[in-house]
Amino acid sequence: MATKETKERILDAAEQLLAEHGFGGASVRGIASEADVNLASINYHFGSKEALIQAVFERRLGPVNEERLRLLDQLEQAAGDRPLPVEGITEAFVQPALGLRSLDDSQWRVLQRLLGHTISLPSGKARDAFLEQFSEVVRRFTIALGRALPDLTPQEVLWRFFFMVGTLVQTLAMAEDMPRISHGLCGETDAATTQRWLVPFIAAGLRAPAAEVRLETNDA
Amino acid sequence: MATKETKERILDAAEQLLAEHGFGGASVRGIASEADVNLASINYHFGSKEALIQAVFERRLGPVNEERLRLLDQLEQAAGDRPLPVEGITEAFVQPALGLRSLDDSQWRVLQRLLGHTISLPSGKARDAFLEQFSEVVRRFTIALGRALPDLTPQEVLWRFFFMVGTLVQTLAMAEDMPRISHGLCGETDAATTQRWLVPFIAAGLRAPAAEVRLETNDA
DNA sequence: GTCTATATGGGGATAGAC
DNA sequence: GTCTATCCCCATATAGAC
Repeated sequence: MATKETKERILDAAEQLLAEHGFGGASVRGIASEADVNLASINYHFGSKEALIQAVFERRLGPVNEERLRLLDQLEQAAGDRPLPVEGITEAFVQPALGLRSLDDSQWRVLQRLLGHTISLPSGKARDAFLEQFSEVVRRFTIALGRALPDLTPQEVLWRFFFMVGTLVQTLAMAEDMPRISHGLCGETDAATTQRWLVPFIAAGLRAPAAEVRLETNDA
Repeated sequence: MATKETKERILDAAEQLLAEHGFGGASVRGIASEADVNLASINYHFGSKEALIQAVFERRLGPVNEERLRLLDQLEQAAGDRPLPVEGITEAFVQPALGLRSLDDSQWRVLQRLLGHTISLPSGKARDAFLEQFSEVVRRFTIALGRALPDLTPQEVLWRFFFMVGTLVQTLAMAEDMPRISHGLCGETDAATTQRWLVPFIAAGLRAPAAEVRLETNDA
């Protein structure tokens, strides 16, 4: 570990502190200390805090999004011209975020928390880059969902895709608080268990009947 | 507006800047400037930044949670001894967060964004207070859900409750980015529309069949 | 590429007059 | 209760020797 390249050590430390404290709470000083490198070398290698954050997110979320697309490709090849199964689409989206094959247990916990903090990324280049990187995933998955759910309007497909994103991201973000909020009933969970609970919920939500246009049916 | 009590003006300004920039991005100085009060008076009235944040969350989330419990009470009185309808439980949870009756349009947008930022609250008294305030809602809603979904284990009921929380919160947090990510297909939406899309998704997810315990059915 | 030292600014909080 | 002025710490970022 001490023999890693400096840049990689910085990225590891930044990732960990970012996951732990969020963007505002993680300081470049703390990252330098954790990585056991000099403060100045961070700016030498990355130029600014924001660029460092961006590099952290790209290093992990890039592979996550690539894996999502790869799994979707697999499904499409297996399905030929038929619509994809909704569970399959859901798993292809969820599973890469719960733990890439190449990461060990402690690493995927960090990745989980990091993903949970994407939402609090302040406006700026890092956020722009993150959204840009995500847009291809949005495009491909909404197309697949639209074919699998032909009764929905394109707009509702998009909303439901974002509901899937939301369920996943917030679950990751809340993971550490769940034992406490639930008074211990929900304890520590591994990626496989999380996926086993999560996928049926999302898939059923995606398959829900189209929303009706209600004209003031709610009285007192 | 200029005649409001100082404390209330501070809370309004803090709420707005917190919704906009999150906890780390909103400074006490900025809040004082926005509220047009002296910097020192904020510490005079609230004691610290963290206490101010806590007051902001309590002022809005207190009524949101009370309204949730009130709607749940209504449902239970109407249902007698029968389990509550899942859609009803969902609406009772979602609707207060999308806009209290007493708030106007601009205020509920602020409230939405504020709720979206709850997840990035750093550890501390404010977060503790927020979680504490939420725990009664967790308790009541999981009991109601457990009765409405008798096939699920208590643990899975709790997970699904948190999935509902996650879907809602993340939708609120993403609302401002959705037009952009969707290239305009998802535009600005009011509370009623958001609720109309959201409730069928969540309710269907809650009603999904219980997760099966899978023993390695996933090969390559 | 890596260090020390420092520039520069912003932050939260407070003392003490009014 | 409200102001001015200030303390003090922490942040990001950089200059310049090695």
